[in-house]
Amino acid sequence: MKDVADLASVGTITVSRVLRTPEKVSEAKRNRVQKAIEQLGYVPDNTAGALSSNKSRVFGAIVSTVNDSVFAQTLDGLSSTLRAAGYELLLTSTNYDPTVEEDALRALLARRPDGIVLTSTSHSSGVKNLLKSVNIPIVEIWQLPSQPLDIAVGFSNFQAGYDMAHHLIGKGKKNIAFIGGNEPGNDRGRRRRDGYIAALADAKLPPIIWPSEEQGLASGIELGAAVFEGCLKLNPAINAVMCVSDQVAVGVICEAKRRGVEVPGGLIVSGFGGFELAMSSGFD
Amino acid sequence: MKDVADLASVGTITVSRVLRTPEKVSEAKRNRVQKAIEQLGYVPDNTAGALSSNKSRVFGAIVSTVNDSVFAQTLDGLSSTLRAAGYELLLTSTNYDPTVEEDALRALLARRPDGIVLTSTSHSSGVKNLLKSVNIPIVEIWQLPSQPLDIAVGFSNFQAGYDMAHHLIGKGKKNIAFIGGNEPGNDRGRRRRDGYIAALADAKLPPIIWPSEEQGLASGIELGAAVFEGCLKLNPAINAVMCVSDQVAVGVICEAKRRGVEVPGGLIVSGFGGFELAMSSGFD
DNA sequence: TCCCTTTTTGGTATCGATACCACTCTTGAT
DNA sequence: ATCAAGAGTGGTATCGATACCAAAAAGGGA
Repeated sequence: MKDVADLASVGTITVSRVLRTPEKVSEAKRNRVQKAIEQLGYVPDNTAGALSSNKSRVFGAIVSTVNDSVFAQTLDGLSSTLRAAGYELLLTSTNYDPTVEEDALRALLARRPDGIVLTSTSHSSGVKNLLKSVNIPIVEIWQLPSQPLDIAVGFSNFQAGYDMAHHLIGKGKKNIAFIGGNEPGNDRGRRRRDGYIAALADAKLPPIIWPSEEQGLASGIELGAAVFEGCLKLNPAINAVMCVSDQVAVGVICEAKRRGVEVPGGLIVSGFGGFELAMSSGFD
Repeated sequence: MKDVADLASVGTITVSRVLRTPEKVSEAKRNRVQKAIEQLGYVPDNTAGALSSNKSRVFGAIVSTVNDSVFAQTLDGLSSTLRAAGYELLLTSTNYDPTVEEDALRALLARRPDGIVLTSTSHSSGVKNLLKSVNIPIVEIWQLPSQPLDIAVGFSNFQAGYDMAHHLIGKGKKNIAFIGGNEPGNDRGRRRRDGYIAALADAKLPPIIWPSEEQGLASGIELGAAVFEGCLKLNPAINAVMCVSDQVAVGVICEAKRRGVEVPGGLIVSGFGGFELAMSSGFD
């Protein structure tokens, strides 16, 4: 920065102003400085700026997984929007392991972010204390927490599950099964299932839930196929299936087709997530 | 840090050493310092550390999109591995817009990362110059570039396309179509298609490629269905389809099933990406 | 016991930017 | 012509850690 200032015959502070608040510098000096910057290939050092200004221009994000269509789309959007505003995104993935969250948060806070985005809403007390002790915006997204820490953007998974079940009941379906929602660390799926249970209770219908302890299955799709089979054992007259996610729904649809069941003629299948596959024709 | 040092009756430098190189501090002082850290809830400031040590302990990543299963898995893994080693991941998504890359890189370099991960391999000259001027590891992943900038981890997409086509030819298939690979900014798909073309040329077979200018289609799945239809017009005897991605492959399989074509009995379909859906039973 | 090597510890300068304050130079009103 | 208000500019201290060097303490052999 000193080199640039010398070359442009200005003070270092003026160079700083050209980069941060160009409108406060006279046009003549601004042009001189900008030419010097290009000529020297100067790239400012934001770590130093962060230290002196106490503003890092960095946002931290802790997500359970990047490998989930809804989160991925959110991250793509976050990254673009933040960069346009001069911010960067510091990403941490917990891989659905809640014990990692506190460590990850501590590491994140050491970077002094100007804000934090979280996708999980059940936090350990250590995490809550850390978040309370820092004085920056905390944004919880996707799952609307009952007691937001600060800012919350999202929707109620419980309500989503309730509304979907209610909708199916309104369509005259009486044997509605729910598949998934037991994944450890993923409370959003559980909430959707709770909504489903509540809606069926309100309509005085029995829920159909096969104890899905098939934790060995790698993918949601396989889980869908396996658990759907279990549900049929509980009640062969099932005519609607709500799935915790679109992946699981695909598994159910495949299994149904294999058994010669028409979808959605003989069986209505719903998923969750707006996954590309689910929105495509062929899986109505 | 000064507070911690005072409380533990040591110098600030000793506190720093407890955090970075604990083995170089006597056990007594180490314990005193650690107790003081907990008592005060001290969270170190890595931005300051980065400034003085010239090591940011941050890695930058520029990806074309997060919303792609292979990239997402890579990011999940990167994030976990880096955090375990005391590093953080600074993520930038270009959304497949190559013009964004230089700006994104400049912003990234302003954070003085200790290394950079790139998923694209065709870079503008501005990008190349920037990368050359910094003295940190550059890692190009997924697509093996012909002229690596520094470190490259991945495989040849051309070879992958070639090998897959070669494999199908060996199985006696003579009418092999290729779908996709025209997406702007995604040169990996194009390379796979080039490999396919080369393999067919070596076997003296004509390639079947429908001009896939259906850019209006939102998703790969829809593209697969639409373009597959076009390919059938070119050659109704198609008995194998190579798809640029698993998403596209799903579209083709759906369209084939709708037309009553058995998969893989009457038609072999291949995808790319190891996408969960593709690996699940039901789409062999 | 003394001297030498090795380990442990602390003081001070420094990294590169911005905050804060003080100063100069316009500009326009009186 | 004089003064006040405001824009533009620069000097210096500072942010919070680590590098570097020097000094103190701890062992180890003669």
